[in-house]
Amino acid sequence: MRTRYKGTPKAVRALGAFVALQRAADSVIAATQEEIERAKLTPSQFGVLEALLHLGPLCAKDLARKILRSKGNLTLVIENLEKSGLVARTARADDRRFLTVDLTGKGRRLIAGMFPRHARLIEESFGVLTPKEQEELRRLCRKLGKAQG
Amino acid sequence: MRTRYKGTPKAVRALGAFVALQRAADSVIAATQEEIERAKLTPSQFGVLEALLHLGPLCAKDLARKILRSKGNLTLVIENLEKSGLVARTARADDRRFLTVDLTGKGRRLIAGMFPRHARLIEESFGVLTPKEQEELRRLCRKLGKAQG
DNA sequence: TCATATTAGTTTAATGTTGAACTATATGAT
DNA sequence: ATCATATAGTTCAACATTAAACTAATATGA
Repeated sequence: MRTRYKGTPKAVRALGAFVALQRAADSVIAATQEEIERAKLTPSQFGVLEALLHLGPLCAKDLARKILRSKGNLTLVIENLEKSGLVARTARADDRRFLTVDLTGKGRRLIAGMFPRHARLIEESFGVLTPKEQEELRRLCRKLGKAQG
Repeated sequence: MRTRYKGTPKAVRALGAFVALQRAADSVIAATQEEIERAKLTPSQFGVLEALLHLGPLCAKDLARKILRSKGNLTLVIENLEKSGLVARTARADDRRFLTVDLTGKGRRLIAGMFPRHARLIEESFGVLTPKEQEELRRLCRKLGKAQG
């Protein structure tokens, strides 16, 4: 079953690339799903922990931008992570509108323990591409992603 | 703000490509969002209508696979489209487990009317890439997507 | 033929997600 | 100082999504 679009060659080319792009992204995400479920985390929760591990403490708004979710959603995600004792929120002294979110010891241990396996799963997924192809894919995707919002 | 991962060069390469891939897919989807909202459709509903337009009548299971949602979700999506008078369900004569879903006249007019603009938005998004780059991106994504489930 | 397994679709409960209205804090111009 | 504006985060209601249990129809094969 193959999707076929009518239209100009330009449109066919763009749409074909778009469908492939979506499916590729989904298939890699699917490859990491099981691991995240096993840790009793939602994808959003995992995304927050991962961002904090690699970037250090962040405010809710930055986290929302990082994991591509709404601000309102982040309130809940952070709340649930806090209930699980994986992150802590502290008001920022210089501007009390901001809440700085950071990993607790428990949270850091969890995500740091998961990450190597997570990285390996993604590495395996991308293993069908040569290093050069991976770099080219990244370049093309960055060009595409940067052009919009 | 740039995400930086520690790890082997192989892991860094794969993770970098993965992040770029996700963001590229999201940014193109975002470019089409407004148009879909204006038509009072959810992304899933739009996906179903689009699939029916290009592929003809399909059963719920095939639609689920096409738009990457669960079977249970498709029950609701199709139900809502039926309520709006955009699709119709009919049991298949030879195997009554299957429900064939097809566009109504109204549904066909709606999606056929939307699609040119939709295609143009995607075409514009991909316009930052040359035709050759678009084809290369598609090739790489297909290779990546096909390798998994 | 009958039991078993398989498959398509539905139902249900739990949860995630969003946009919009809202609160609290900070900034800037006059 | 003060008023308007902007920004971070929260709340809320509506809705989407999923996994799992379920029903109905079909296929299989002893």
